[in-house]
Order: sequence, then structure tokens, then C-alpha cells
Amino acid sequence: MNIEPTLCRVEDALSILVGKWKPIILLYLLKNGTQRFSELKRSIPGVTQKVLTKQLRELEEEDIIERVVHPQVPPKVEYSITEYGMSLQPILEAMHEWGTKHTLHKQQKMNKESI
Amino acid sequence: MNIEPTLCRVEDALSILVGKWKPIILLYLLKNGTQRFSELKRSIPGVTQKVLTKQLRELEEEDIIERVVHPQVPPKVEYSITEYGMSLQPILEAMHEWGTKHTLHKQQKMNKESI
DNA sequence: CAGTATCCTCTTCGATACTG
DNA sequence: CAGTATCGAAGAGGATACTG
Repeated sequence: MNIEPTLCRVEDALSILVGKWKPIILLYLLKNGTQRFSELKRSIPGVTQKVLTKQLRELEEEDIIERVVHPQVPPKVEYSITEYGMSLQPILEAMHEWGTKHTLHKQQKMNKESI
Repeated sequence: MNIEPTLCRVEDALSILVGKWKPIILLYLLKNGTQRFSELKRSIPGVTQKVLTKQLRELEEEDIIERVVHPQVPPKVEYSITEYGMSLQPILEAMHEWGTKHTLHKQQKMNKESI
């Protein structure tokens, strides 16, 4: 791994993943496949329509997800992971695995501090 | 990988890694070992003293790095990765590897758009 | 040397209301 | 249904000056 500023490419992946709901959006689409906007909204409690829209647009802009508009009334818009987006899965899995251990670490730390 | 909100632990790792200079700090310490504050500052062009201090404190708070103060004049403070912090390396490597491919993808996209 | 202290700007996110 | 538009709060990061 080369850390010279011009050769360190960690930021690219990080900037795509950063966003309060982006990991959840990606994990949800990875697991459940194509989803309508309203399905995502329902599946992600707490997110507002405005913010969900924005995060989806940003992921689309990066070619991580695809947005398909079905021209009908009422509107139907479907989102899915692109093949390129699927390449992020190892990173998400690495973070998920780490997070699981982190939970234990946090608990141990709290126990230690409460002695 | 479980994406149910209470079981999805992607956010834990992400929140630790997020910060304009944190990945660079970690990669630098991972590669070069223990470093003084001034060495880090010199190695990371663009960061201000205030922000570098803050990001180091946050990483320390998470037990990712260790801060050792040598009580002497002039002051000497050394930072190093903890064993726990080293566990983040696979994530950083996964992101770095992805970023390398991402560079190619971006170039291809730009070429495509400029046709 | 290794920080604090202020002041500032920019972005992110949320609440709420409106629309084709 | 799938968005926009507007307003507001909070935090990240930067410029600059000061200090034990």
C-alpha cells in the first residue's frame, strides 16, 4: 500500500461511502435487489425524503447505483446496484466484520473504565 | 452480512475513518511507526495544527492511536498505532485497492463522455 | 515543540410544506 | 409516488494569533 499523497487512493472509496444513509442504502440494495423509492424510504426509518433523494442522486452520480424512471402515473422509480457498485461489497464487508469486533472492544473498554 | 439496523455494524468503522486527514494519519503511522507531532505535521501538507490535533485526539479517543507525552522542554509528544488500530488495516487496504481501480473507471467514464 | 483560542465559511442533515 | 423548495441548526475544517 503506497501512502504517498498522489498514490494513496483510500479517499476515493471513503468519499463515496460517506453519508449518513449511504451504507444502509447500499447494503439494502445489495441484499434485496431492485427497490422502489418508497420501499427504500420505508426500509430506512428516520431518513427524510429530501435527504434520501440526495444520497441516491450522489450514489447515482458515482455510477454506484442505477435509477430507472418508469413513465407512468403514479410515478415509479426503481433503484439498483450497478456491477461497479457491487465492487464496493468487500469494503462494506470488511467494515461490517470490524464493527462486530468493535462492539466487543467497546464493551470491554466500558467494563474496564467502570472498575 | 446482516443489514438490520441493530446488527449492521458498518457505521462503527466508517465513523472512525471519516475525517479529512484520518486515513492519511493512520496510513502514515502504519507505514512509518511512531511519529512526533511535528513529523506528522510536516508529512501531511495542508493540514493546520488545530485540525491535526483534533483528528489525533479523536483517533486516540477511539483507542486507534496512542499518545505519549514526554515531560521535557521543549515538549515531545509521540503518536503510534495501537494493536487495536492495526485491525483497521484490512479496511484501509480494501479501500486503497478499490480506489486504484476507481481511478481507471473514472478515466474510462470521462473518455466515454467526451466522445 | 505542541499545542489553545477565536473567528469564519461551507456542507450536511433535518423539519416542513408544496407539486406534477 | 417521487420528488422540490425553503429555512434552520450543527459540525467540520481553515486562517490566524497566541502560549507554557
